Amino acid sequence: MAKARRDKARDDAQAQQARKRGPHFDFAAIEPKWRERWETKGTYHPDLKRAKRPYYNLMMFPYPSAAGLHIGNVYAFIGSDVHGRWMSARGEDVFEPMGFDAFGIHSENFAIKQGVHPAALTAKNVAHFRDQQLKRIGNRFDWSAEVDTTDPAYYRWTQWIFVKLFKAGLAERRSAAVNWCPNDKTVLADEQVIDGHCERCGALVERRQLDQWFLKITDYAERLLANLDSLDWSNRVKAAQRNWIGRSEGLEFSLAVAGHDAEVRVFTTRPDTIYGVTFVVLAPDHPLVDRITAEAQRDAVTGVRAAAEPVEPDATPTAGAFTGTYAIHPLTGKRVPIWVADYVLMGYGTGAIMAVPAHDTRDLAFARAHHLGVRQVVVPDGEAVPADEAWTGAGTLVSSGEYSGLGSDEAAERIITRLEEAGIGKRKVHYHLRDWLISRQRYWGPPVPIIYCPDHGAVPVPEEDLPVRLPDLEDYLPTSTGDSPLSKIPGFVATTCPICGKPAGRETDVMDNFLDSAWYFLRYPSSHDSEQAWDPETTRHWLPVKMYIGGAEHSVLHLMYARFITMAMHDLGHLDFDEPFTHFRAHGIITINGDKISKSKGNIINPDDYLDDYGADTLRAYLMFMGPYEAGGDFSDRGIGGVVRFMDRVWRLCQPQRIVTAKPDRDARRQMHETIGRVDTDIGELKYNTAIATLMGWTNTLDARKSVTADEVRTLLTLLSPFAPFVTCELWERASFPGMAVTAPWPQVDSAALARDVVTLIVQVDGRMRDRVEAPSAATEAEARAIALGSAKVRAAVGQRTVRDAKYIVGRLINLVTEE
RNA sequence: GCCGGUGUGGCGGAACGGUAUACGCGGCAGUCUCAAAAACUGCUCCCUCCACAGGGUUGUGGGUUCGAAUCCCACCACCGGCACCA
Repeated sequence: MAKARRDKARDDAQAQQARKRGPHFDFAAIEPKWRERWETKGTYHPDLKRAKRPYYNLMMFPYPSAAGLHIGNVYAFIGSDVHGRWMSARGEDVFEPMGFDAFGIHSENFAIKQGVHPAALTAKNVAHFRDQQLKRIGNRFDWSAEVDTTDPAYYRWTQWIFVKLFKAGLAERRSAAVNWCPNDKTVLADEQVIDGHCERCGALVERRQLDQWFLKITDYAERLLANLDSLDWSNRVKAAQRNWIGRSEGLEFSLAVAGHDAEVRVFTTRPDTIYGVTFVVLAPDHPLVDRITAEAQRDAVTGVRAAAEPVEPDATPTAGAFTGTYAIHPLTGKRVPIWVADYVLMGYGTGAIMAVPAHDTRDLAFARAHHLGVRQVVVPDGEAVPADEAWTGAGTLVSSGEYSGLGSDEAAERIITRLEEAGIGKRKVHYHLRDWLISRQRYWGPPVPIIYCPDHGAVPVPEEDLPVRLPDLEDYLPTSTGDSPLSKIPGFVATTCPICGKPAGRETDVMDNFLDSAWYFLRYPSSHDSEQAWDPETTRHWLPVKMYIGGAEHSVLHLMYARFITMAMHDLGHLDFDEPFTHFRAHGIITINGDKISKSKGNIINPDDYLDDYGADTLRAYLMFMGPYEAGGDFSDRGIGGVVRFMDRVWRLCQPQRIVTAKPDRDARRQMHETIGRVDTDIGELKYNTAIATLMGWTNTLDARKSVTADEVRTLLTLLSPFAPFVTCELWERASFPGMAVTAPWPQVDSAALARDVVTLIVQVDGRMRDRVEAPSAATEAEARAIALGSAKVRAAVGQRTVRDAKYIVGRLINLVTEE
């Protein structure tokens, strides 16, 4: 028994060791050596003024949490860095900066929990991120450009942007409902409210009416939407932005209210169904409700209003009451009842709708619940009329007066025109996008730079007086009144009006963290101590950003805000482009055994452990090998072992004593050039997994030989250097190649030779098989070349048809050859 | 409901309309070793078969094509975004 237990213990220890086995070479010595050398040489510091081929490679800067960088951040950054290194090898002057998004409610909440001042906590976290983690992962960061959003030299310009927007009428103060957590006694950002409950304590969030600052992003709704077409961004992100902006085109028109000197204005996207209107619905808080509700109906209507608070999105729309009043249909002149119901929202459109139960599922449900009329006016073309459901598609109009018999589109056009001519309606576009609420009644953010003067109202702080510094408070806890903690500091609040000099009070709210990150990419390339937010010349040189890589979770917030700020700054003459990122790619998500990584699941992966055990190169290569970069992948300790073996194999293969100067034979040459071609294409498409797989395959072949040529080693190390910068540099040096692997030019495919080889192959096969294949035409050399290269250019030159013929022949020949 | 995406071995995943399952993990066998670890070599989609060989297989059902994981149509499942949005 004791022996069995001992054996078991030994096996476990061995299994443990096996799992943790890193590469055989001494990565712990190699990494600091090259890190230092790159730093000394300024390898990753492009000349921002004079670079000839500026390539701005941006990744989303992290929020420096106390937990440290997690594996998801590392995955994002490394993938972006591989792209940057590849572009650099291709001759671009790559600028790859990094910084810290350190303001915000997350930092503040954590500081409160720990009882540490946010400033102290942030400083500590930033240092840890930068020095202990980010510098280890092997990215080509240019640390001289680092930004920290909590630095007054940075947020001075965040405030400056606000002032510019204010002066342009794009920032305004108005009363709005905010999320209030009664338990934490604090205002919450929208994104901290999960299904109506506080993200932190789970309490039901209340709505409070407070005066708030808004940025008028809705002024840009149309442009934010239209510009998407010209942006080379991940499709899913563009789709998410389109959804978020939510454009709908339709008709807005008025109906007279019978017996009252009033009109109901409604919005519809289906003017073609106007003859199907059987009632009109007002939102419970619609201003007309009080005026037109008949005395006898007052209690019922008030009841709807009271019950309207918690709206369940999936519930059938049934809560509602008749006002006792009728509207006049503008085309038929008939009376239709006006109802109040909570399925119509005041916040969208006009807060009132024309209800067409035959052609809208919600209207139909409501009509059934209250026994209201249903009138079908559109029949589907060719299909049977669905018995019990609303037909919400287009079709042919019936029972629609002079419009009967027309198609939906044409009828809609004519009806809109008629109501426009009658002066009671007009074509209208509505958006779901809302204005951006930036006020936060919190401490850890840049103060809103506004002074309230009894005579002059809200006055922006003069630009030369910026920044309005965030005072160093002892008591920075949120108050229970909904006022910012800054409001408790008389020395901060008390000031004078910039216009008249009379005593005045400062705004005490701070600005949303998303404003900090909406312009950081403009700051990186510019001198950080200059008297301007960004230097116009450098900005022209480097922006817009050539490639931006980050998480899809920022599809609608950060990416929309950054676009908005860029557009506004462009329109105000501060930038000469209006889109910040010409290319954006969303990376995938890392999972552990298929689960999302989360604190509650307890499956947090600390990258430090893997950097310690396996080294940066192996971790980088493994992360990139897990799956297509844009799809993400599943992290496992087992899987990393394969990459360890690969790195060891490369190490052994590239030892100087194994390198010979001989010329490689034709097959070896072809394989090398196929490898170059595939790795190049795959990296360009962010298919890092297949790029690495190709390198593994080639390495296996090379390793089966006694010796390798210098050309092959040089090529292998260069192709691998974006994934494994440290070890490739070390091997490069040991092989006595001039320069460094990470600065070596990217190998070129000898496409002519490659094509020649394939042509030879086809001719050989064709010669053997000619009598056995009924080929429609013979493959020419050019066609075969097209197949070999897969190049769009060559294809276009040769033409699709002949390429197809050529591929057919090749396919058949290959089949026959293998059948032999 | 609308929009975007994904479905391929035991697992992660490969396949510009042309040998499906590259590369890696895991598994099995072997070499080396007193033994193990490490490393290396071979095998490993499923079914029938001692073997030879044959048949089947890319979520489901159709279609286009000499040829379909790939293109088209319909559906199913899962993931993400939007949503009583008129």
